[in-house]
Amino acid sequence: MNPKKRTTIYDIAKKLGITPSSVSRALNDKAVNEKTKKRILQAAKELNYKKNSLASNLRKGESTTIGVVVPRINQNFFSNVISGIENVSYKKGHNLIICQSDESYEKEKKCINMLINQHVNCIIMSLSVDTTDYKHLQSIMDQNITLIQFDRVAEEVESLKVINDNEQASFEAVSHMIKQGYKRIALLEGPQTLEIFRQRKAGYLRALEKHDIAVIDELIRPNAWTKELGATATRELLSMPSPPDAIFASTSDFSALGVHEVAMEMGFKVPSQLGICGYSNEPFTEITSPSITTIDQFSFQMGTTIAELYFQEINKSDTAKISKVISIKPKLIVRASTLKE
Amino acid sequence: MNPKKRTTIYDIAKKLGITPSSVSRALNDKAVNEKTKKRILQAAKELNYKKNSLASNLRKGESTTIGVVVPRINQNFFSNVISGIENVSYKKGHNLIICQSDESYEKEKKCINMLINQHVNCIIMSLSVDTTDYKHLQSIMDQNITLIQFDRVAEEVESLKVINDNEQASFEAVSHMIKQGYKRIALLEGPQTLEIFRQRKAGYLRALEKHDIAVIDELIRPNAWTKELGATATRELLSMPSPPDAIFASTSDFSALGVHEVAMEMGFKVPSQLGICGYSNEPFTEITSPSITTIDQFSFQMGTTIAELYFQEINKSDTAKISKVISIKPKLIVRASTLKE
DNA sequence: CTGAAAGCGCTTACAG
DNA sequence: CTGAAAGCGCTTACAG
Repeated sequence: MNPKKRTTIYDIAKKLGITPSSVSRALNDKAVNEKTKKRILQAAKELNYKKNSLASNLRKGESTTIGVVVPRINQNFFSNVISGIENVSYKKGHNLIICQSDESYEKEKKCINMLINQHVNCIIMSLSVDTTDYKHLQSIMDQNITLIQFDRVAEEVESLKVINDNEQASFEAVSHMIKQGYKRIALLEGPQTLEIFRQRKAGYLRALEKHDIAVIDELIRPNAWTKELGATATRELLSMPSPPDAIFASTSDFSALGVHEVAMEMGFKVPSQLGICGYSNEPFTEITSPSITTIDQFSFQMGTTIAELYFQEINKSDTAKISKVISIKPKLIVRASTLKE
Repeated sequence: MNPKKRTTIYDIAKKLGITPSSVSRALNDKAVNEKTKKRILQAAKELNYKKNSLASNLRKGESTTIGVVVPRINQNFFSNVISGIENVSYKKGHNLIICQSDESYEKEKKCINMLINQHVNCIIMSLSVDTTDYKHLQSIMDQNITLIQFDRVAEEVESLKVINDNEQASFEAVSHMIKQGYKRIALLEGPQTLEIFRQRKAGYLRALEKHDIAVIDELIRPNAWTKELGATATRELLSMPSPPDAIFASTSDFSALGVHEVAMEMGFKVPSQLGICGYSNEPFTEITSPSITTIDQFSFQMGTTIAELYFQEINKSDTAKISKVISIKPKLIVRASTLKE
């Protein structure tokens, strides 16, 4: 036996003096004589046969592969979503090809091309911050590949979507801070190219309006979405003649961590002098002192929801495939950093 | 044009009145008349042609896919390694199929089978805690697939390996604690089925021996490798008549976090009454108060090293493919939790 | 239930 | 440089 060659159904057929057709049928549980079926399975085991999915998928014109494109694999939110997707797709015998865009539009396009070439059945993705043009998303659907956008979605692209209700979550977070007695609440906002950050800002504005609090432009800081940028913005805010008495780091808990550190450094007491609220419920928010109020996005469940949505849609006829949006309600996790009273 | 069918090289050939062979050559940058090449590329673009990698790989008998199996995707160490692998393999035009074993031997076996069926060129893996039999690793190599083990490796399986020097890192961590004046250092150990945990224990023992400190069996606690198990073990240890004055959570920072919490709860002052050292340099260790001493494993670099190793080996002839081990020296990160002096 | 044959979409020796 | 043909490993209508 040539060690370089894998066993094929031909090898099994030859060994047993039957045709490859029968071997294929036996291996795929189609109607075959019970006795020969047993012999085939036995021989397959002996010859250490492994199916070649490339050939099988090519012939069948389908595949059991799902592509995933996220900005960063090693970010808690995304790796949790991926873990959730894997959990479901594994049970259905589907594989996951995973790419990261590194927040780059160019890389995102290339990843998608790779996935299309690999003939994936579905592409699950969350946009890079750099992406403002959505032709590449359209091209996915042009190839008859199911597109599921999640979290950072392009609203105008009609596809399946699984999102959080960011506006409502922000509204609740800011309302909570107002009820705690905070009066000058600053907002650290994310790049407004992304819908999610626009929504979070909208929730902030709605909460202020509802409680008759005037919007102060200087308290709204753009692009403060990393720990470093959050820290810089906080340093500026806390140096103002009348600094804010609370900061809502709407972009991420990393940004909130930057706020936390600068507050300590500048001697602002949290929560009495400064309230802090983050976003995402990263594990570390529970550990800081004081612990940080944040918003849980149910990332793992988001992953399982996405995968389940896909497996539901896959069985439908084309006409039934409509644009569908599942919105998951995030949960405000109140911790010490905003408990002023 | 049938919207269900993708464009193939036949479609392009027919449109231009040439043969598929030429189209294939043009697309793959083989020798073709410059003028027709241009026409082909133009037509490919117009028809929105996407290569079918399944067919191409099947024909060529190779693939550009790498399989990865880790215990958990959503664990900082592993997602960093994966991110590192992706970073390199993307540049080489290789795809990553990622599976998680969920610390289960059975799932690990199934994942590997899936990957073999998918005809991956290489399998990169870190063992589940449940795995004590290594036949499935052998079967990878039987199919002529390159196997690279990392971190949690089966020593006896001869394959490429990328590991940390766990013994040395533990030795240094414990030596550091001894020099800080800690005299009764407890060890929280991980499941001894895994080589890495045996090595970490060995490093602990060597440090004690070198400094003429007697080993006290009651201070060595098995299977304390999650936050909860770490907490339970700590509660027991700190309730002893003569409790330890330091705890080395050799399994993970999560375990160290359990130690930290119980110490606070039971009123032990860290680091003066109790020193704490973890393992892995999870982001949160910097944030706790006091911050936790730990060991950085250079996870992202581990990923890039693994991928680079693969791309080096892939070009070698079979005879040159030898079992090769790359050991990365982890780094002790000293923080407040062990600075007794 | 089983065999013979065609074909999925591509690539590559072989001629010319 | 280009065409005709075979084949990668599988599956599936079509006969029987």
